[in-house]
Amino acid sequence: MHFEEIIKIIKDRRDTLQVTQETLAELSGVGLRTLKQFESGKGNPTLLTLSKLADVLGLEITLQVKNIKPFK
Amino acid sequence: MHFEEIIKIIKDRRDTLQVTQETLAELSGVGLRTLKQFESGKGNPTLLTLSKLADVLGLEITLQVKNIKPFK
DNA sequence: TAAAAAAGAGCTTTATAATGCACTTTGAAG
DNA sequence: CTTCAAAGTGCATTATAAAGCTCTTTTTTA
Repeated sequence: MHFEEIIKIIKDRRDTLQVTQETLAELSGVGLRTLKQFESGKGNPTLLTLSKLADVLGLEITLQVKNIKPFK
Repeated sequence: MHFEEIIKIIKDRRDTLQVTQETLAELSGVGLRTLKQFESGKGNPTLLTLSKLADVLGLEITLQVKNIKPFK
């Protein structure tokens, strides 16, 4: 999952929950400026920042082996 | 997936592939100091740093809705 | 379309991630 | 034990994420 996809997931999820950037910033403890920067594709958030956002949005960050082993 | 779990996945995967921190640092373009700090639980890597490591290790970062909706 | 709300951007400061270097500690193999 | 490789730490520097404030742009809605 690439950067842009991660951003999209966050934005889509926020839209689904009908939460504004401002509200999400408050609920997550992440600065509004930081959230805006991230969602507009200009950021490189720390794992902590991302997980704060994910927590509030009911999202989970996972790391998994990317082995799409095809059958012969 | 919490911080410690993410660290564990990285370390385990590196062990499985039998790659040293030094080699992983070189292959991923992440500084050795940064990797050491992260693996020893002292870091808060940026998403870019984490994804560089994940790429080399064949791991994928994903964000998914954490809705473990139980049946009644 | 006008007004209001939400999102994005410029500028600045502060905190800290990223990095390299040298040194210490740990662990495994002999 | 002793050696050697790998992992971890202290210290310092540089780059940049986080943050707030203000203003502009875009989107929504009345």
